[in-house]
Amino acid sequence: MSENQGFTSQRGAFELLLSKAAQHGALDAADKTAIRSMRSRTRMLAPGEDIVCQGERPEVAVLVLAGMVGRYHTLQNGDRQYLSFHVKGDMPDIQSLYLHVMDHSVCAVDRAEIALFPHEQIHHLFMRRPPVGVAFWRMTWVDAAIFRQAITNNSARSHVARLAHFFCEHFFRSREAGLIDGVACSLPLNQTQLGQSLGMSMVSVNRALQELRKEKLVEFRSGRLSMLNWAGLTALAGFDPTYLHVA
Amino acid sequence: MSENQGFTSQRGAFELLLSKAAQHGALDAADKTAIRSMRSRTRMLAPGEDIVCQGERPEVAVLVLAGMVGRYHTLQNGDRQYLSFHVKGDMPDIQSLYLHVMDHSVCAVDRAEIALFPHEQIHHLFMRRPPVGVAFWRMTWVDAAIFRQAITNNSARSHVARLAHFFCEHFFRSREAGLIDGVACSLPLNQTQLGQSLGMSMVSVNRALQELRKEKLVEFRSGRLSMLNWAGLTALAGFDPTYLHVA
DNA sequence: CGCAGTATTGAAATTTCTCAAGCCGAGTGG
DNA sequence: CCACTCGGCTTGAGAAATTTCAATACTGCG
Repeated sequence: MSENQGFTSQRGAFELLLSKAAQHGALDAADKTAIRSMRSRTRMLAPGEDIVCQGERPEVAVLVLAGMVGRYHTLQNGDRQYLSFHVKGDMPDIQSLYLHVMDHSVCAVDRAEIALFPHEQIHHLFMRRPPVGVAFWRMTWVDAAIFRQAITNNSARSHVARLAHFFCEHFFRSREAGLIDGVACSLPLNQTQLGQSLGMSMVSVNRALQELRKEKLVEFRSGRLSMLNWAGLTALAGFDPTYLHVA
Repeated sequence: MSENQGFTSQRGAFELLLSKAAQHGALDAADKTAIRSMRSRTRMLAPGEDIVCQGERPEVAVLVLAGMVGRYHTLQNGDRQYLSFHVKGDMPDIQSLYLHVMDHSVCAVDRAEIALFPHEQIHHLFMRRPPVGVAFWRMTWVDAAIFRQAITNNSARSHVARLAHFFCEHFFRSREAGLIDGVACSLPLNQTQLGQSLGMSMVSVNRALQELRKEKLVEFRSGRLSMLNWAGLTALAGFDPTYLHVA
Protein backbone atom coordinates (compact mmCIF):
# COMPACT_ATOMS: atom_id res chain seq x y z
CA MET A 1 0.00 0.00 0.00
CA SER A 2 1.54 3.36 -0.98
CA GLU A 3 2.42 5.79 1.74
CA ASN A 4 -0.59 8.05 1.99
CA GLN A 5 -3.06 6.41 -0.35
CA GLY A 6 -6.43 8.02 0.00
CA PHE A 7 -5.35 10.41 2.71
CA THR A 8 -6.88 13.81 2.39
CA SER A 9 -5.83 17.35 3.15
CA GLN A 10 -7.59 19.51 5.68
CA ARG A 11 -9.34 21.37 2.87
CA GLY A 12 -10.46 18.02 1.45
CA ALA A 13 -12.56 17.31 4.54
CA PHE A 14 -15.04 20.00 3.61
CA GLU A 15 -15.26 18.98 0.00
CA LEU A 16 -15.87 15.40 1.08
CA LEU A 17 -18.55 16.45 3.53
CA LEU A 18 -20.18 18.62 0.90
CA SER A 19 -20.30 15.96 -1.74
CA LYS A 20 -21.60 13.44 0.77
CA ALA A 21 -24.36 15.78 1.93
CA ALA A 22 -25.23 16.64 -1.66
CA GLN A 23 -25.80 12.94 -2.33
CA HIS A 24 -28.56 12.97 0.25
CA GLY A 25 -30.42 16.17 -0.53
CA ALA A 26 -30.45 19.20 -2.81
CA LEU A 27 -28.36 21.99 -1.33
CA ASP A 28 -28.27 25.59 -2.50
CA ALA A 29 -25.27 27.92 -2.44
CA ALA A 30 -26.08 29.25 1.03
CA ASP A 31 -26.27 25.71 2.39
CA LYS A 32 -22.87 24.94 0.95
CA THR A 33 -21.34 28.11 2.29
CA ALA A 34 -22.68 27.30 5.72
CA ILE A 35 -21.09 23.86 5.62
CA ARG A 36 -17.76 25.31 4.54
CA SER A 37 -17.82 27.89 7.30
CA MET A 38 -17.46 25.26 10.03
CA ARG A 39 -14.23 24.71 11.91
CA SER A 40 -12.70 21.26 12.09
CA ARG A 41 -9.45 19.56 12.89
CA THR A 42 -8.07 16.35 11.46
CA ARG A 43 -6.42 13.51 13.26
CA MET A 44 -4.45 10.40 12.37
CA LEU A 45 -5.20 7.17 14.16
CA ALA A 46 -3.15 4.08 14.78
CA PRO A 47 -4.66 0.65 14.08
CA GLY A 48 -7.05 -0.34 16.84
CA GLU A 49 -7.04 3.08 18.48
CA ASP A 50 -10.29 4.14 20.12
CA ILE A 51 -11.85 7.43 19.06
CA VAL A 52 -14.70 7.54 21.59
CA CYS A 53 -15.68 4.97 24.17
CA GLN A 54 -18.96 3.63 25.45
CA GLY A 55 -20.13 5.88 28.29
CA GLU A 56 -18.29 9.01 27.18
CA ARG A 57 -19.88 12.32 26.20
CA PRO A 58 -18.05 13.56 23.13
CA GLU A 59 -18.30 17.16 22.00
CA VAL A 60 -17.23 16.55 18.44
CA ALA A 61 -18.50 14.38 15.61
CA VAL A 62 -16.31 12.25 13.38
CA LEU A 63 -16.04 12.26 9.59
CA VAL A 64 -13.94 9.46 8.13
CA LEU A 65 -11.40 10.78 5.65
CA ALA A 66 -9.41 7.61 5.01
CA GLY A 67 -9.04 4.11 6.36
CA MET A 68 -11.72 2.12 8.14
CA VAL A 69 -13.49 2.92 11.39
CA GLY A 70 -15.64 0.50 13.38
CA ARG A 71 -18.30 0.72 16.05
CA TYR A 72 -18.63 -1.90 18.76
CA HIS A 73 -20.33 -2.86 21.97
CA THR A 74 -18.36 -4.18 24.90
CA LEU A 75 -20.22 -6.83 26.88
CA GLN A 76 -19.94 -7.41 30.59
CA ASN A 77 -17.68 -10.40 30.10
CA GLY A 78 -15.40 -8.26 27.96
CA ASP A 79 -16.51 -9.74 24.65
CA ARG A 80 -16.64 -7.34 21.75
CA GLN A 81 -19.45 -7.15 19.20
CA TYR A 82 -18.78 -5.04 16.14
CA LEU A 83 -21.87 -3.20 14.93
CA SER A 84 -20.77 -1.57 11.70
CA PHE A 85 -17.76 -0.41 9.74
CA HIS A 86 -17.28 2.92 8.07
CA VAL A 87 -15.27 4.23 5.18
CA LYS A 88 -14.38 7.58 3.64
CA GLY A 89 -17.30 9.98 3.76
CA ASP A 90 -19.18 8.28 6.63
CA MET A 91 -20.01 10.02 9.89
CA PRO A 92 -20.13 7.14 12.34
CA ASP A 93 -21.13 8.99 15.48
CA ILE A 94 -23.19 11.93 14.41
CA GLN A 95 -25.95 10.74 16.77
CA SER A 96 -23.78 11.81 19.72
CA LEU A 97 -24.89 15.32 18.83
CA TYR A 98 -28.20 14.80 20.61
CA LEU A 99 -27.78 11.36 22.24
CA HIS A 100 -25.25 12.65 24.67
CA VAL A 101 -23.76 9.54 26.22
CA MET A 102 -22.24 6.98 23.89
CA ASP A 103 -23.91 3.57 23.99
CA HIS A 104 -21.03 2.06 22.02
CA SER A 105 -17.41 2.77 21.14
CA VAL A 106 -15.82 3.91 17.90
CA CYS A 107 -12.33 2.85 16.89
CA ALA A 108 -9.95 2.86 13.97
CA VAL A 109 -9.68 -0.61 12.49
CA ASP A 110 -6.49 0.02 10.62
CA ARG A 111 -4.56 3.25 10.23
CA ALA A 112 -7.17 5.93 9.61
CA GLU A 113 -7.61 9.65 9.23
CA ILE A 114 -10.61 11.52 10.53
CA ALA A 115 -11.94 15.06 10.75
CA LEU A 116 -13.63 16.28 13.92
CA PHE A 117 -16.47 18.84 13.91
CA PRO A 118 -17.68 20.45 17.12
CA HIS A 119 -21.25 19.52 18.00
CA GLU A 120 -22.15 23.10 18.66
CA GLN A 121 -21.30 24.13 15.12
CA ILE A 122 -23.22 21.25 13.60
CA HIS A 123 -26.23 22.12 15.71
CA HIS A 124 -26.16 25.73 14.56
CA LEU A 125 -25.77 24.58 10.99
CA PHE A 126 -28.92 22.49 11.25
CA MET A 127 -30.89 25.29 12.85
CA ARG A 128 -29.89 27.80 10.24
CA ARG A 129 -30.06 25.55 7.19
CA PRO A 130 -32.78 22.90 7.57
CA PRO A 131 -32.02 21.30 4.19
CA VAL A 132 -28.53 20.51 5.42
CA GLY A 133 -30.08 18.90 8.47
CA VAL A 134 -32.29 16.78 6.27
CA ALA A 135 -29.32 15.65 4.19
CA PHE A 136 -27.47 14.57 7.32
CA TRP A 137 -30.62 13.03 8.70
CA ARG A 138 -30.93 10.89 5.63
CA MET A 139 -27.39 9.63 6.12
CA THR A 140 -28.25 8.44 9.59
CA TRP A 141 -31.34 6.70 8.27
CA VAL A 142 -29.29 4.72 5.81
CA ASP A 143 -27.15 3.80 8.77
CA ALA A 144 -30.20 2.49 10.58
CA ALA A 145 -31.15 0.45 7.51
CA ILE A 146 -27.70 -1.10 7.60
CA PHE A 147 -28.18 -2.00 11.26
CA ARG A 148 -31.51 -3.63 10.44
CA GLN A 149 -29.85 -5.69 7.76
CA ALA A 150 -27.19 -6.74 10.26
CA ILE A 151 -29.86 -8.00 12.62
CA THR A 152 -31.31 -10.15 9.87
CA ASN A 153 -27.94 -11.25 8.63
CA ASN A 154 -26.66 -12.38 12.02
CA SER A 155 -29.98 -13.90 13.07
CA ALA A 156 -31.46 -15.60 10.06
CA ARG A 157 -28.79 -16.53 7.54
CA SER A 158 -26.49 -19.54 7.40
CA HIS A 159 -22.85 -18.96 8.16
CA VAL A 160 -21.83 -19.00 4.54
CA ALA A 161 -24.62 -16.70 3.37
CA ARG A 162 -23.90 -14.41 6.30
CA LEU A 163 -20.27 -13.97 5.42
CA ALA A 164 -21.19 -13.58 1.75
CA HIS A 165 -23.72 -10.88 2.60
CA PHE A 166 -21.17 -9.03 4.67
CA PHE A 167 -18.75 -9.06 1.76
CA CYS A 168 -21.42 -7.90 -0.69
CA GLU A 169 -22.38 -4.97 1.48
CA HIS A 170 -18.83 -3.90 2.11
CA PHE A 171 -17.91 -4.09 -1.55
CA PHE A 172 -21.02 -2.24 -2.63
CA ARG A 173 -20.47 0.56 -0.13
CA SER A 174 -16.79 0.78 -1.01
CA ARG A 175 -17.78 1.17 -4.63
CA GLU A 176 -20.17 3.99 -3.75
CA ALA A 177 -17.37 5.69 -1.87
CA GLY A 178 -15.07 5.38 -4.88
CA LEU A 179 -12.70 3.01 -3.15
CA ILE A 180 -12.71 0.16 -5.61
CA ASP A 181 -9.55 -0.95 -7.33
CA GLY A 182 -10.67 -3.06 -10.27
CA VAL A 183 -12.47 -5.98 -8.72
CA ALA A 184 -10.92 -5.55 -5.27
CA CYS A 185 -11.28 -3.35 -2.24
CA SER A 186 -9.68 -2.96 1.15
CA LEU A 187 -11.19 -4.83 4.10
CA PRO A 188 -8.66 -4.70 6.91
CA LEU A 189 -10.20 -7.26 9.26
CA ASN A 190 -8.86 -10.54 10.50
CA GLN A 191 -10.99 -13.63 10.95
CA THR A 192 -11.44 -13.00 14.66
CA GLN A 193 -12.91 -9.58 13.97
CA LEU A 194 -15.12 -11.00 11.24
CA GLY A 195 -16.42 -13.41 13.84
CA GLN A 196 -17.08 -10.58 16.29
CA SER A 197 -19.11 -8.86 13.60
CA LEU A 198 -21.10 -11.82 12.39
CA GLY A 199 -21.79 -13.58 15.65
CA MET A 200 -19.75 -16.66 14.84
CA SER A 201 -16.52 -18.21 16.10
CA MET A 202 -13.26 -17.60 14.35
CA VAL A 203 -13.13 -21.22 13.28
CA SER A 204 -16.57 -20.96 11.71
CA VAL A 205 -15.50 -17.86 9.83
CA ASN A 206 -12.52 -19.75 8.51
CA ARG A 207 -14.68 -22.62 7.30
CA ALA A 208 -17.28 -20.37 5.72
CA LEU A 209 -14.47 -18.55 3.97
CA GLN A 210 -13.18 -21.81 2.57
CA GLU A 211 -16.62 -22.51 1.14
CA LEU A 212 -16.65 -19.20 -0.68
CA ARG A 213 -13.15 -19.79 -1.93
CA LYS A 214 -13.94 -23.28 -3.11
CA GLU A 215 -16.86 -21.91 -5.12
CA LYS A 216 -14.54 -19.27 -6.57
CA LEU A 217 -16.86 -16.49 -5.45
CA VAL A 218 -14.40 -14.29 -3.57
CA GLU A 219 -10.83 -14.11 -2.50
CA PHE A 220 -9.90 -12.59 0.86
CA ARG A 221 -6.39 -12.35 2.20
CA SER A 222 -4.36 -9.85 4.18
CA GLY A 223 -7.03 -7.20 4.28
CA ARG A 224 -7.93 -7.32 0.62
CA LEU A 225 -11.28 -8.51 -0.75
CA SER A 226 -11.57 -9.55 -4.39
CA MET A 227 -14.87 -10.25 -6.08
CA LEU A 228 -14.48 -13.16 -8.43
CA ASN A 229 -18.16 -13.72 -9.16
CA TRP A 230 -20.47 -10.92 -8.10
CA ALA A 231 -23.63 -12.50 -9.46
CA GLY A 232 -22.89 -15.78 -7.74
CA LEU A 233 -22.06 -14.15 -4.45
CA THR A 234 -25.13 -11.92 -4.32
CA ALA A 235 -27.34 -14.87 -5.18
CA LEU A 236 -25.84 -16.99 -2.44
CA ALA A 237 -26.08 -14.13 0.05
CA GLY A 238 -29.57 -13.01 -0.90
CA PHE A 239 -28.09 -9.54 -1.23
CA ASP A 240 -30.49 -6.85 -2.41
CA PRO A 241 -28.94 -3.37 -2.22
CA THR A 242 -32.28 -1.60 -1.90
CA TYR A 243 -31.62 -1.08 1.79
CA LEU A 244 -28.53 0.99 1.06
CA HIS A 245 -30.80 3.56 -0.57
CA VAL A 246 -28.35 4.95 -3.06
CA ALA A 247 -30.05 7.99 -4.46
CA MET B 1 -59.01 -6.81 28.54
CA SER B 2 -61.65 -4.08 28.50
CA GLU B 3 -63.17 -3.09 25.19
CA ASN B 4 -61.14 -0.09 24.14
CA GLN B 5 -58.37 -0.02 26.67
CA GLY B 6 -55.74 2.49 25.69
CA PHE B 7 -57.44 3.49 22.47
CA THR B 8 -57.23 7.16 21.75
CA SER B 9 -59.43 9.72 20.10
CA GLN B 10 -58.42 11.56 16.93
CA ARG B 11 -57.61 14.63 19.00
CA GLY B 12 -55.45 12.44 21.25
CA ALA B 13 -53.08 11.71 18.39
CA PHE B 14 -51.76 15.26 18.37
CA GLU B 15 -51.36 15.42 22.11
CA LEU B 16 -49.47 12.15 22.04
CA LEU B 17 -47.20 13.37 19.26
CA LEU B 18 -46.61 16.61 21.07
CA SER B 19 -45.68 15.03 24.36
CA LYS B 20 -43.44 12.56 22.59
CA ALA B 21 -41.64 15.29 20.67
CA ALA B 22 -41.33 17.37 23.82
CA GLN B 23 -39.51 14.47 25.48
CA HIS B 24 -36.81 14.75 22.85
CA GLY B 25 -36.27 18.49 22.62
CA ALA B 26 -37.44 21.83 23.93
CA LEU B 27 -40.30 23.15 21.84
CA ASP B 28 -41.74 26.65 21.95
CA ALA B 29 -45.36 27.66 21.40
CA ALA B 30 -44.91 28.15 17.67
CA ASP B 31 -43.39 24.68 17.35
CA LYS B 32 -46.36 23.20 19.12
CA THR B 33 -48.86 25.10 17.04
CA ALA B 34 -47.13 23.88 13.91
CA ILE B 35 -47.39 20.28 15.05
CA ARG B 36 -51.06 20.68 15.85
CA SER B 37 -51.80 22.21 12.48
CA MET B 38 -51.04 18.98 10.63
CA ARG B 39 -53.76 16.80 9.17
CA SER B 40 -53.96 13.14 10.03
CA ARG B 41 -56.33 10.23 9.92
CA THR B 42 -56.57 7.29 12.27
CA ARG B 43 -56.99 3.65 11.42
CA MET B 44 -57.77 0.43 13.26
CA LEU B 45 -55.81 -2.67 12.39
CA ALA B 46 -56.59 -6.35 12.77
CA PRO B 47 -53.98 -8.65 14.33
CA GLY B 48 -51.24 -9.44 11.83
CA GLU B 49 -52.41 -6.87 9.30
CA ASP B 50 -49.66 -5.23 7.25
CA ILE B 51 -49.44 -1.44 7.25
CA VAL B 52 -46.69 -1.02 4.66
CA CYS B 53 -44.72 -3.69 2.84
CA GLN B 54 -41.11 -4.06 1.82
CA GLY B 55 -40.68 -2.44 -1.60
CA GLU B 56 -43.57 0.00 -1.31
CA ARG B 57 -43.32 3.79 -1.39
CA PRO B 58 -45.63 5.10 1.31
CA GLU B 59 -46.72 8.73 1.38
CA VAL B 60 -47.70 8.79 5.03
CA ALA B 61 -45.89 8.10 8.28
CA VAL B 62 -47.30 6.03 11.13
CA LEU B 63 -47.75 7.03 14.77
CA VAL B 64 -48.78 4.17 17.05
CA LEU B 65 -51.76 5.15 19.21
CA ALA B 66 -52.51 1.78 20.82
CA GLY B 67 -51.54 -1.85 20.52
CA MET B 68 -48.24 -3.16 19.22
CA VAL B 69 -46.70 -2.72 15.79
CA GLY B 70 -43.72 -4.66 14.43
CA ARG B 71 -41.18 -4.25 11.69
CA TYR B 72 -39.79 -7.22 9.79
CA HIS B 73 -37.69 -8.37 6.89
CA THR B 74 -38.90 -11.07 4.55
CA LEU B 75 -36.11 -13.33 3.29
CA GLN B 76 -35.97 -14.99 -0.09
CA ASN B 77 -37.03 -18.32 1.34
CA GLY B 78 -40.04 -16.65 2.91
CA ASP B 79 -38.66 -16.61 6.44
CA ARG B 80 -39.53 -13.63 8.55
CA GLN B 81 -37.13 -11.73 10.79
CA TYR B 82 -38.67 -9.23 13.18
CA LEU B 83 -36.50 -6.15 13.65
CA SER B 84 -38.28 -4.20 16.35
CA PHE B 85 -41.61 -3.70 18.07
CA HIS B 86 -43.33 -0.43 18.77
CA VAL B 87 -45.83 0.83 21.28
CA LYS B 88 -47.91 3.92 21.88
CA GLY B 89 -46.06 7.08 20.93
CA ASP B 90 -43.56 5.42 18.56
CA MET B 91 -43.23 6.36 14.89
CA PRO B 92 -41.98 3.14 13.35
CA ASP B 93 -41.54 4.27 9.76
CA ILE B 94 -40.68 7.94 9.86
CA GLN B 95 -37.59 7.20 7.78
CA SER B 96 -39.83 6.55 4.77
CA LEU B 97 -40.10 10.32 4.58
CA TYR B 98 -36.72 10.53 2.83
CA LEU B 99 -35.81 6.88 2.26
CA HIS B 100 -38.49 6.43 -0.29
CA VAL B 101 -38.69 2.70 -0.83
CA MET B 102 -39.33 0.54 2.20
CA ASP B 103 -36.55 -1.93 2.97
CA HIS B 104 -38.80 -3.76 5.44
CA SER B 105 -42.48 -4.19 6.27
CA VAL B 106 -44.53 -2.81 9.15
CA CYS B 107 -47.46 -4.73 10.59
CA ALA B 108 -49.84 -4.75 13.52
CA VAL B 109 -48.91 -7.53 15.92
CA ASP B 110 -52.23 -7.60 17.71
CA ARG B 111 -55.20 -5.29 17.31
CA ALA B 112 -53.77 -1.79 16.99
CA GLU B 113 -54.71 1.78 16.29
CA ILE B 114 -52.50 4.16 14.36
CA ALA B 115 -52.51 7.73 13.09
CA LEU B 116 -51.20 8.54 9.62
CA PHE B 117 -49.46 11.81 8.78
CA PRO B 118 -48.75 12.80 5.16
CA HIS B 119 -45.03 12.99 4.39
CA GLU B 120 -45.44 16.32 2.70
CA GLN B 121 -46.76 17.93 5.87
CA ILE B 122 -44.03 16.47 8.03
CA HIS B 123 -41.43 17.73 5.60
CA HIS B 124 -42.86 21.25 5.68
CA LEU B 125 -43.00 21.09 9.45
CA PHE B 126 -39.30 20.28 9.61
CA MET B 127 -38.37 23.02 7.18
CA ARG B 128 -40.35 25.64 9.04
CA ARG B 129 -39.55 24.55 12.59
CA PRO B 130 -36.03 23.06 12.82
CA PRO B 131 -36.36 22.32 16.56
CA VAL B 132 -39.26 20.01 15.78
CA GLY B 133 -37.08 18.28 13.23
CA VAL B 134 -34.38 17.81 15.83
CA ALA B 135 -36.85 16.31 18.29
CA PHE B 136 -38.01 13.81 15.69
CA TRP B 137 -34.48 13.18 14.62
CA ARG B 138 -33.58 12.24 18.16
CA MET B 139 -36.41 9.72 18.22
CA THR B 140 -35.00 7.98 15.18
CA TRP B 141 -31.57 7.91 16.77
CA VAL B 142 -32.89 6.10 19.79
CA ASP B 143 -34.41 3.70 17.31
CA ALA B 144 -31.00 3.11 15.80
CA ALA B 145 -29.53 2.49 19.26
CA ILE B 146 -32.21 -0.16 19.77
CA PHE B 147 -31.23 -1.81 16.50
CA ARG B 148 -27.60 -1.84 17.56
CA GLN B 149 -28.54 -3.52 20.78
CA ALA B 150 -30.52 -6.11 18.83
CA ILE B 151 -27.44 -6.93 16.77
CA THR B 152 -25.48 -7.56 19.93
CA ASN B 153 -28.30 -9.41 21.60
CA ASN B 154 -28.89 -11.81 18.73
CA SER B 155 -25.21 -12.28 17.97
CA ALA B 156 -23.37 -12.42 21.26
CA ARG B 157 -25.65 -13.51 24.07
CA SER B 158 -26.73 -16.98 25.14
CA HIS B 159 -30.31 -17.98 24.46
CA VAL B 160 -31.42 -17.36 28.00
CA ALA B 161 -29.70 -13.99 28.34
CA ARG B 162 -31.04 -13.03 24.93
CA LEU B 163 -34.63 -13.67 25.85
CA ALA B 164 -34.10 -11.98 29.21
CA HIS B 165 -32.68 -8.90 27.51
CA PHE B 166 -35.60 -8.74 25.14
CA PHE B 167 -37.99 -8.82 28.09
CA CYS B 168 -36.05 -6.14 29.96
CA GLU B 169 -36.09 -3.80 27.01
CA HIS B 170 -39.76 -4.28 26.32
CA PHE B 171 -40.73 -3.78 29.92
CA PHE B 172 -38.56 -0.70 30.27
CA ARG B 173 -39.93 0.89 27.13
CA SER B 174 -43.49 0.03 28.10
CA ARG B 175 -42.91 1.74 31.41
CA GLU B 176 -41.63 4.86 29.65
CA ALA B 177 -44.76 4.86 27.54
CA GLY B 178 -46.94 4.60 30.64
CA LEU B 179 -48.21 1.15 29.75
CA ILE B 180 -47.30 -0.72 32.91
CA ASP B 181 -49.93 -2.35 35.05
CA GLY B 182 -48.27 -3.00 38.38
CA VAL B 183 -45.49 -5.41 37.61
CA ALA B 184 -46.90 -6.53 34.29
CA CYS B 185 -47.22 -5.29 30.74
CA SER B 186 -48.68 -6.45 27.47
CA LEU B 187 -46.45 -8.41 25.08
CA PRO B 188 -48.72 -9.98 22.48
CA LEU B 189 -46.24 -12.35 20.86
CA ASN B 190 -46.23 -16.11 20.68
CA GLN B 191 -43.13 -18.22 20.98
CA THR B 192 -42.76 -18.55 17.23
CA GLN B 193 -42.64 -14.77 16.83
CA LEU B 194 -40.22 -14.49 19.72
CA GLY B 195 -38.02 -16.91 17.83
CA GLN B 196 -38.28 -14.83 14.66
CA SER B 197 -37.14 -11.81 16.65
CA LEU B 198 -34.28 -13.40 18.51
CA GLY B 199 -32.84 -15.63 15.84
CA MET B 200 -33.69 -18.88 17.59
CA SER B 201 -36.07 -21.75 16.98
CA MET B 202 -39.43 -21.93 18.68
CA VAL B 203 -38.29 -24.90 20.70
CA SER B 204 -35.26 -22.99 21.95
CA VAL B 205 -37.46 -20.08 22.95
CA ASN B 206 -39.61 -22.47 24.92
CA ARG B 207 -36.63 -23.90 26.73
CA ALA B 208 -35.09 -20.53 27.50
CA LEU B 209 -38.46 -19.43 28.84
CA GLN B 210 -38.56 -22.41 31.15
CA GLU B 211 -35.18 -21.40 32.53
CA LEU B 212 -36.43 -17.93 33.36
CA ARG B 213 -39.55 -19.36 34.92
CA LYS B 214 -37.59 -21.85 36.98
CA GLU B 215 -35.46 -19.03 38.36
CA LYS B 216 -38.65 -17.10 39.16
CA LEU B 217 -37.45 -14.11 37.17
CA VAL B 218 -40.44 -13.56 34.90
CA GLU B 219 -43.79 -14.97 34.01
CA PHE B 220 -45.01 -14.88 30.43
CA ARG B 221 -48.31 -16.31 29.28
CA SER B 222 -51.01 -15.36 26.80
CA GLY B 223 -49.50 -12.06 25.80
CA ARG B 224 -48.77 -10.82 29.29
CA LEU B 225 -45.31 -10.30 30.75
CA SER B 226 -44.83 -10.11 34.52
CA MET B 227 -41.59 -9.07 36.15
CA LEU B 228 -41.01 -11.17 39.24
CA ASN B 229 -37.41 -10.14 39.88
CA TRP B 230 -36.22 -7.12 37.96
CA ALA B 231 -32.77 -7.01 39.53
CA GLY B 232 -32.21 -10.68 38.84
CA LEU B 233 -33.39 -10.44 35.28
CA THR B 234 -31.33 -7.40 34.34
CA ALA B 235 -28.24 -9.00 35.88
CA LEU B 236 -28.75 -12.18 33.91
CA ALA B 237 -29.43 -10.24 30.72
CA GLY B 238 -26.64 -7.73 31.13
CA PHE B 239 -29.28 -5.07 30.56
CA ASP B 240 -28.06 -1.48 30.83
CA PRO B 241 -30.75 1.01 29.75
CA THR B 242 -28.26 3.70 28.77
CA TYR B 243 -28.86 2.90 25.13
CA LEU B 244 -32.52 3.85 25.41
CA HIS B 245 -31.42 7.40 26.14
CA VAL B 246 -34.32 8.47 28.27
CA ALA B 247 -33.88 12.17 28.69
C1' DC C 1 16.43 -16.20 10.69
C1' DG C 2 13.07 -15.94 14.03
C1' DC C 3 9.18 -13.85 16.17
C1' DA C 4 4.36 -12.66 16.59
C1' DG C 5 0.19 -12.69 14.88
C1' DT C 6 -2.87 -15.01 11.97
C1' DA C 7 -4.73 -18.90 9.54
C1' DT C 8 -5.81 -23.77 9.16
C1' DT C 9 -6.92 -28.35 10.66
C1' DG C 10 -8.95 -32.35 13.21
C1' DA C 11 -11.59 -34.16 16.70
C1' DA C 12 -14.31 -33.99 20.81
C1' DA C 13 -17.76 -31.53 23.43
C1' DT C 14 -21.68 -28.89 23.33
C1' DT C 15 -25.40 -26.41 21.64
C1' DT C 16 -29.09 -25.91 18.69
C1' DC C 17 -32.43 -27.48 15.46
C1' DT C 18 -35.71 -30.62 13.55
C1' DC C 19 -39.21 -33.78 13.84
C1' DA C 20 -43.03 -35.65 15.72
C1' DA C 21 -46.13 -36.60 19.22
C1' DG C 22 -48.90 -35.23 23.07
C1' DC C 23 -50.98 -31.63 25.88
C1' DC C 24 -53.72 -27.71 27.18
C1' DG C 25 -57.07 -24.05 27.10
C1' DA C 26 -60.33 -21.16 24.76
C1' DG C 27 -63.99 -20.92 21.77
C1' DT C 28 -67.73 -23.52 18.93
C1' DG C 29 -71.54 -25.99 17.89
C1' DG C 30 -74.42 -29.91 18.80
C1' DC D 1 -73.15 -29.10 29.10
C1' DC D 2 -69.91 -31.64 26.67
C1' DA D 3 -67.28 -33.21 22.69
C1' DC D 4 -64.56 -31.14 19.16
C1' DT D 5 -61.28 -28.28 17.04
C1' DC D 6 -57.65 -25.13 16.53
C1' DG D 7 -53.69 -22.76 17.76
C1' DG D 8 -50.15 -22.61 20.62
C1' DC D 9 -47.25 -24.81 24.13
C1' DT D 10 -44.36 -28.70 25.85
C1' DT D 11 -41.57 -32.74 25.57
C1' DG D 12 -38.17 -36.28 24.07
C1' DA D 13 -34.85 -37.91 21.10
C1' DG D 14 -31.95 -38.08 17.13
C1' DA D 15 -29.59 -35.25 13.62
C1' DA D 16 -27.03 -31.43 12.43
C1' DA D 17 -24.60 -27.36 13.23
C1' DT D 18 -21.38 -24.87 15.96
C1' DT D 19 -17.93 -24.09 19.33
C1' DT D 20 -13.98 -25.29 21.81
C1' DC D 21 -9.50 -26.97 22.29
C1' DA D 22 -5.17 -27.75 20.81
C1' DA D 23 -1.75 -28.61 17.61
C1' DT D 24 0.36 -27.19 13.28
C1' DA D 25 1.32 -24.15 9.35
C1' DC D 26 1.94 -19.86 7.33
C1' DT D 27 3.43 -14.86 6.51
C1' DG D 28 5.15 -10.39 6.94
C1' DC D 29 8.38 -7.86 9.20
C1' DG D 30 12.35 -6.62 12.07
